Amino acid sequence: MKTIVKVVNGLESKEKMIISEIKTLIDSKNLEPGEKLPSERLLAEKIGVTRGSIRNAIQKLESYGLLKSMPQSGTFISNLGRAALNGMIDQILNLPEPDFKSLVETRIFLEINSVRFAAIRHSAEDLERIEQALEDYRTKTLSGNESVEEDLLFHLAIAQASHNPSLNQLMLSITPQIITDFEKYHVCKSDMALSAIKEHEVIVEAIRTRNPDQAELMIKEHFSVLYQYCYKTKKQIIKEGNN
Amino acid sequence: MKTIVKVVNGLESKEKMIISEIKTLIDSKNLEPGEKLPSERLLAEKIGVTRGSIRNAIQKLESYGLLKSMPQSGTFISNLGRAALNGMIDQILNLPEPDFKSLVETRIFLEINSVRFAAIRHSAEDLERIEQALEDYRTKTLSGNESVEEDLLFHLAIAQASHNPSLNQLMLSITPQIITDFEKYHVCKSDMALSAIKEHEVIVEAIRTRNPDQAELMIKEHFSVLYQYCYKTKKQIIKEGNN
DNA sequence: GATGTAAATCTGGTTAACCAGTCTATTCTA
DNA sequence: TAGAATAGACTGGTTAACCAGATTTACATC
Repeated sequence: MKTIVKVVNGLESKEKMIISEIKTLIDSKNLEPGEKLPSERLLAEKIGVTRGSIRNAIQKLESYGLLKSMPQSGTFISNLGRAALNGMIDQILNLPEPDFKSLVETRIFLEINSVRFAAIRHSAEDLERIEQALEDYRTKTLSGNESVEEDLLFHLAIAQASHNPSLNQLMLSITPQIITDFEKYHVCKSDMALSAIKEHEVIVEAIRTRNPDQAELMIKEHFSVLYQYCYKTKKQIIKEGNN
Repeated sequence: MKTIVKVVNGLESKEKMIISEIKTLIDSKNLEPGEKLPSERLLAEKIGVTRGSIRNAIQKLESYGLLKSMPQSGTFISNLGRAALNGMIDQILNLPEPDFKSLVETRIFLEINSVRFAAIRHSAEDLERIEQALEDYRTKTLSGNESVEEDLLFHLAIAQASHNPSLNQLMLSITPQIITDFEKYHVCKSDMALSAIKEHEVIVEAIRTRNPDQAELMIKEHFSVLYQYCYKTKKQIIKEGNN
């Protein structure tokens, strides 16, 4: 027999259920910030699932900073109070699956900030890496090959030059997913590759001259197709939001 | 005997080593996108660690969309080519630990976009939630209590109203960590709570009247203290970046 | 030789026993 | 009675055996 498990925003339904149970348990026991959660074994028994499932759920909540497991001691509730905890868990459980459009939209403003910070803060070494990435992209494109990878690496080099590790990490998590979806959605036409070289060049120039405003403008230009792609659907979302 | 394991940006040194080994293995075997990785058991033996460690490393790479494990079948390399794969793994391994300032800086532009989208797209239900969050914050503050939690929930309500699940998720991951660090760094003075109510009110007003520009202005105003906090250090980073 | 089939092997995922510290309750001592 | 010592239960983490399904292999059949 084959059991199909639905996976939404990285949470399968079982995990959701467990997280929800943990939440009600924290509520019913009036556990305060810093207090200890019941042991994994106890939770497993009480909720009626295996200990492994409990561990997964705890790990998920830990990744949001809501819990903290201490080896050989216990799992503790973070400093956030119960109100924040409840609110956050509710939002996590109800978070819709990130769709392609929201990813693209998010990527755009991440890129904008990325390139701005890069223009302001890049080191000589950063610039060298960016120019190398541009060169790789150029040669690959001019030789008529696919250059999606080199494009990705170019943008990631800029993110690295932003000297904002947090932003850099967000770019690293979001961009690859978009890239792999690109072909599927046919957003990018192949004849755009040549003009994209020029666009990349002016972006690098803006970074080199430490002109964040110009850099922002050029990256917006570079993403104009994606931008329109978002905007087209934005109206629709507005309409939906109005009812 | 107690072995201390250094943890940097969520990757302990052992995990880093394993990821690095996997990378060189993919390189040396000339594995193409879509091809299958050697089995976990084989990797474990070859690298000389336990299978559990291998699983952790794979899971990490999976979270970045570089690998994809299929039950009872194998772990596959994503559609990204080897160049992108190598570049991304390098960046992941060298990613500096996100410091408080970079988190704050990132939060600010996440909030800016969040409030802009909320102003454009919020539903009646969203607005209701935001106003409720504001009310909770007001009563808690006016009664002289700590209201950090209610502040957090207010901002998360706005993120939810942005109707961008991707952005919403980033906000959920980044904000709590900042909140818990707040007291440590003494960024927020307690006498600001009262004026913060007013600031929250004008933000809500801008959202209600669907004025994204005004909303952005008001949220910037709201974060001006944090903004200065960032700016003060930005100069320093620029200087560092110039050498 | 091509093809369908069954058995053996190999896969990632799961489970339960085990481990090394931590915490607690009891006992022993001054 | 107060405090230190200790034994035992309890903690999250780790390991190795196990599972069910996928995949490959070998073989019988035509």
